[in-house]
Amino acid sequence: MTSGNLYNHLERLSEILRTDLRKSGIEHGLQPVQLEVLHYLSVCNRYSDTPLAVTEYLGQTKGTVSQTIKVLEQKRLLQKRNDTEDKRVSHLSLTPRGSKLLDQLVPPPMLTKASDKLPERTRKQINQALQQLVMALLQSNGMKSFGVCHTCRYNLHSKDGGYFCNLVKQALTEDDVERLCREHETVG
Amino acid sequence: MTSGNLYNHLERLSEILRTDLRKSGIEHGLQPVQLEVLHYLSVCNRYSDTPLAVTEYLGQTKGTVSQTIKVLEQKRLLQKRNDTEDKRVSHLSLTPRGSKLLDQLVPPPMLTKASDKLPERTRKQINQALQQLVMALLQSNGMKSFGVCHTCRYNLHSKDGGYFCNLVKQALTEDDVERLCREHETVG
DNA sequence: GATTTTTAGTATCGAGTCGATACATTTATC
DNA sequence: GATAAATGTATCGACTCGATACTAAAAATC
Repeated sequence: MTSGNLYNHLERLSEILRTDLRKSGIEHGLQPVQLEVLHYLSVCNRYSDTPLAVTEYLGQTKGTVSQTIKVLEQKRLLQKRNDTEDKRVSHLSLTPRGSKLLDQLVPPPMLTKASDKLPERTRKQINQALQQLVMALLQSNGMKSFGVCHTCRYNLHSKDGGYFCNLVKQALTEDDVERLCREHETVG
Repeated sequence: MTSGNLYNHLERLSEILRTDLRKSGIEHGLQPVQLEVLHYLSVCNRYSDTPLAVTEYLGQTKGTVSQTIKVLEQKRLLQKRNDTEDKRVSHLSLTPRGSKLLDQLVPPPMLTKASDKLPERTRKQINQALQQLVMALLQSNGMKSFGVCHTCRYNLHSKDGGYFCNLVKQALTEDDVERLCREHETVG
């Protein structure tokens, strides 16, 4: 019953946002999925900007994602570069054009408009509730959490205030630790 | 910034659920959108079970919805009946087959599983937060609220404890007032 | 009461999504 | 060195979805 109610709200939210995204995206020749890929690339870190990471994030097959990326590359919205160490993997990044376009469409004006009308306190509550729900969903289904370093068990604070990832064994910048990582594992 | 964060969570939630719905639906030959239509029909009232209402609910075009409905009818998951008064409109209802299938897939087991692991209090908070967000989204964008009679300004309580809709000028049953209505207008 | 407009819904088309399958190449394992 | 696993691409077919054009019934206008 409770999860049924939850689902009612979620489905409705989902559909409203997706429809809106489609409408605004279509004016620029972009599909919802393509915007999601661009958006992900704008918030992930340098270890998580590969086609495989996108695949895991979106939960689609690698073939499907490969196509999407190909289209976005042809549109000059993202660019692909080969990894210097592993010749199988490639890294994706937004072009200035892609970045600019994304800024116009995401977050959807519709959502911003609604969010702005809510009291600050309510907004925080909603935000927190959503975060909890995402975490619960990912955890109880054994999916990757794609969190930021702050909440990751691999993250070590060094004495000088810097950050160090104990998985990739490399120092991280202030910018790094605020981005989503495909290797993220919740502490505890 | 806040609405950006909000969007991050929502998009992730959306994509996870949609992918899951696709995966489980595909085993029964159903697309996400088709499940959404079936689900809507299971929660709407008798004034809101028309193709047009579905169109408004999903935010798609009537042509698109018409196709979806046609497929579902061919699969014997829903049935169409003509309105007795207005020959243009038709009413949709789930067949036993459709009802049974829907029960298996919605709400998604994935969500139920996650929801079950949360404390009751948290669950209620999340549920409430989502509801607020949906309302805010619909209100600030002038969309139909699709709420239940309890929160509708057309709903009148009669002295004997029954319900009466002042828009369609008809008495409503206990079952009626718990279903979504396309004519719903928030009180106040 | 006849004409026009609006409303509910259908038919068809083309661009695009997405999973499935098959494949190529590089790296890891034994 | 042979085999297995990992990363990514190519191609196919079923399906989505908006756009456009259409039918028929109801409502509005005159």
